[in-house]
Amino acid sequence: MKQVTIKDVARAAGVSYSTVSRSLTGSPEISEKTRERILQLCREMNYTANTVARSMVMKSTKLLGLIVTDISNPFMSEMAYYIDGQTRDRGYNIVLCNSLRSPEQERILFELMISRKVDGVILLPADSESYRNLSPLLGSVPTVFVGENLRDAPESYVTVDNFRGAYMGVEYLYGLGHRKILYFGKRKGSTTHQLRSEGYEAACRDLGIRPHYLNNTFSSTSIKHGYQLALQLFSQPLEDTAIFAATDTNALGILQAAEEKGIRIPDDLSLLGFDNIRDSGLPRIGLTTIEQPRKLLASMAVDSLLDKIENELSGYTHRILTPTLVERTTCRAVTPEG
Amino acid sequence: MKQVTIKDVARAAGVSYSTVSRSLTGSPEISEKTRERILQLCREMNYTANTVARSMVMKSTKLLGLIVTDISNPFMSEMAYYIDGQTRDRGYNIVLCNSLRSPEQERILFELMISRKVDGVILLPADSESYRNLSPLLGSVPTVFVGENLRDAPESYVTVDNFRGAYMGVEYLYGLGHRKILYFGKRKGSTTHQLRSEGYEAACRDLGIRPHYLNNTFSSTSIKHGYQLALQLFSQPLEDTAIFAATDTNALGILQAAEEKGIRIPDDLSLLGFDNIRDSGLPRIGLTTIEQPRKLLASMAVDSLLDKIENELSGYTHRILTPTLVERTTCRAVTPEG
DNA sequence: TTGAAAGCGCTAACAA
DNA sequence: TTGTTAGCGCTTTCAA
Repeated sequence: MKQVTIKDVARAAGVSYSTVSRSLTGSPEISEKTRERILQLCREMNYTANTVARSMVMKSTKLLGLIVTDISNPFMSEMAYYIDGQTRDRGYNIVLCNSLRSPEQERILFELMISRKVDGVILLPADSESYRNLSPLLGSVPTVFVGENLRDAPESYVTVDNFRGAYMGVEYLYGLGHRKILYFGKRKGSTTHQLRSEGYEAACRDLGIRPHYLNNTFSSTSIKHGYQLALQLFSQPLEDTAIFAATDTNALGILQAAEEKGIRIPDDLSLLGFDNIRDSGLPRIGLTTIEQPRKLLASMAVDSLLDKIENELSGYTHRILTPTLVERTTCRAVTPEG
Repeated sequence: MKQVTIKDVARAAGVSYSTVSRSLTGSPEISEKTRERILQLCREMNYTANTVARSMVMKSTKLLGLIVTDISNPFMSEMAYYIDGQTRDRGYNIVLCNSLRSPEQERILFELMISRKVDGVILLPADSESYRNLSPLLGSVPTVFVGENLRDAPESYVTVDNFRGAYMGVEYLYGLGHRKILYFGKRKGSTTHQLRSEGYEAACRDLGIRPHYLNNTFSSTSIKHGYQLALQLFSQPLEDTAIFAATDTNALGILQAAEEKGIRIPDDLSLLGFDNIRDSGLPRIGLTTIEQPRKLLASMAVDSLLDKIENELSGYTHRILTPTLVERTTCRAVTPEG
C-alpha cells in the first residue's frame, strides 16, 4: 500500500516541500493562492499528512491512553463513550486497553502508553493499590485517576463522594421506615468500597440503627458473585427489611437469587443499589440506586487532563462529585416495627 | 516531562547508540555480555524506547483502528473487549472511535486512521452504505468489516448468517405451536436487517403461515424506539401469539411496553429477540433470542485482518457464522388454533 | 562485534 | 512569500 508523501505533492506542485507543509498546517506565512492550489492538489493526489512523522517533530501524538479494567462493563464503556466524544472535538484520539483488574497488566499497559508517547492517560484503576504501584511512572506522563478516591495523594483524580452516597442511601431507606438494613457486598482492597461502607455505618450510627454486613468474599463484583452470595443469604430466614447493595451488579445478582427463592422485591424486601449502571434502568428491573454521574465524571476527567497537558500545569486537582438518588421500583415504604 | 532517549543511554554506557538499539531489538549481532549490560542500564535510567520514532522507520505503528457506531452499546463494547484481548497478545493496540452512526463522521474517522498510519482497521459500519462510501479509501489501509453482509464485495468481512438466524427463529416459534408471528422492527438501510426479514419471510412461506410486519419508522434501534413502537401496537387488540423482534434492544422496549399495558410475557404473548446482548440474560428479563457469537466474530475479524497485514495478503475473505438459539423464558408453547 | 551515517516524513528556524 | 536545512529518535545498511 504505497503512501504518497509530502515530497510527492511538492514535486507535483513544483514547490519546495516546506511550502506544502505550510499550506497544511495553516501557517500564515503563505499566499492564499498557493495554499488553495496546494490543498486542491493534495485532494487530487489523495494525500493525507503522516501523523506519525508530525508527532515526532511536534513532540505530541494527540493520543490519550484510556486504561480500564474491562470495557465490556457498562460503566466503563459509557465512560469511554463520553471520554472519546469530548476529546475528539479537541483533536485527540483514544488508545484503549483493558487491565483485566490485574495490577501487573496495568503496570505493563501504563509503561506501554509511556513508550507510545501518548499525551496523557486516563486510568480507571485496577484496585486501590494502583496509585502506589504506578507512582514511579506517574512523572513520565500526565495522568488522571477516575473513580478511586486517592485521598490527599499528589495526583489528579475525579471520583464520586462514595461516603455521602452511601449515607444518602441509608437516609432514604430510613425515611421509608426501614430499620433493619443489611449492607451487602462489603469489600476490601478498594477505597471506593471502603468509603461506601463507612458512609453506611456513619448513617446507621447517626440514625440509631444497627449496622451489619454481608461481606463479599470474592475480590471483585459481578452479577454472578452477587447471586451466589445472595443465595447463601436467602438460605436462612432473613430479619432485614431492606438490602443496600455495594454495587448495582451485586444488586442484579440479588434480584436473580430472590426470584429463584420466591422472595418478592419490593414487597418482601427492599433493594437499593449503587452506581446506576445502564442495566438498572431496564424494564422489569427498575433498580432504585445511587447514581454516579458518568457524563460529568468523564468531562471532569478530560478537563483535568487536558488542562495539565495543554497548559503544562504541573499541579494536580481533586474533584469529588456528589451522587444522586434515582428512585425506581425496588424500594417500598414499610411501617417501622417497635 | 523530560524523556530519556537512546542517546542518553548510549552516552552513559560509553557505546554508540546503534549498539543500544541492537540490544533492544534483540538483534543477534551483539555480544550477550554487552546486551545484558545495556538492558540493565536502560532499566536503571528508566528508559523506554520511543515507539513513535520506531514506527517511522519500521513503517508500522502496531496500532489498529477500531471504528464502532457507539461503544456504550453492549454489543460493541463486548466486541471491543475481545478484539483488544486478541490483538494485544500480538503486540497491537487499539485506537477507538465512535462514528455515532453518521456516515459523514465515519468517513472522517477512517481518513484519520489512515493519516495516523494504523496498520489496519476493524469497522463496525454505520450503515449499509458504509462500504460504498468508504471504498475510495479502502486501498489505503487493510480493513475488515464486522457485522454487515457485504455480499460479494471485494473486501473482507465477517458476519453472522442473519437470514438463517431469522429462519431458525420462526421454526422455533412454529415448533412451539405459534401460527401468528409478527415481525417487529423491520428496517431499511441495513443489509443485516434486510436479511433478517428475508429469512423470516422465507420461513413463513415454507411453513405455510402468513408473514406480516410492524415496520420500524425510526432509522435506528434502541430500547426507547422499541418501546414507542410497541405502545402503538398494544393500543389495539393483538391477534398474534408471538413477536419476533428484529433486535434485542427492540425486544427490551416491547417488554417494557407490555409490562405497562398489563400484557404478560410469555403467558399472553411470546417474545423472541435477535443478538443476545448482555442485558438479555439478566434476571427478570431472560429474553429468548438468536445469538450472535461475539467472541468468535471478534477472533475471525482479528485473524482476517492480521493475516492481511502480516502476510501482506492482498485478497479478501468473507466469513459468515451460523447463529444459535438461546432459550430462556420469554417464549412458551401454545396449542395451534384451527 | 561495534561504530558511522543515512534516512523514515514531517515542522520550523533561518536565509533569500 | 518561498526555499534550504537541521533535526525529532529510532533502525539498519555498510565499514571497520
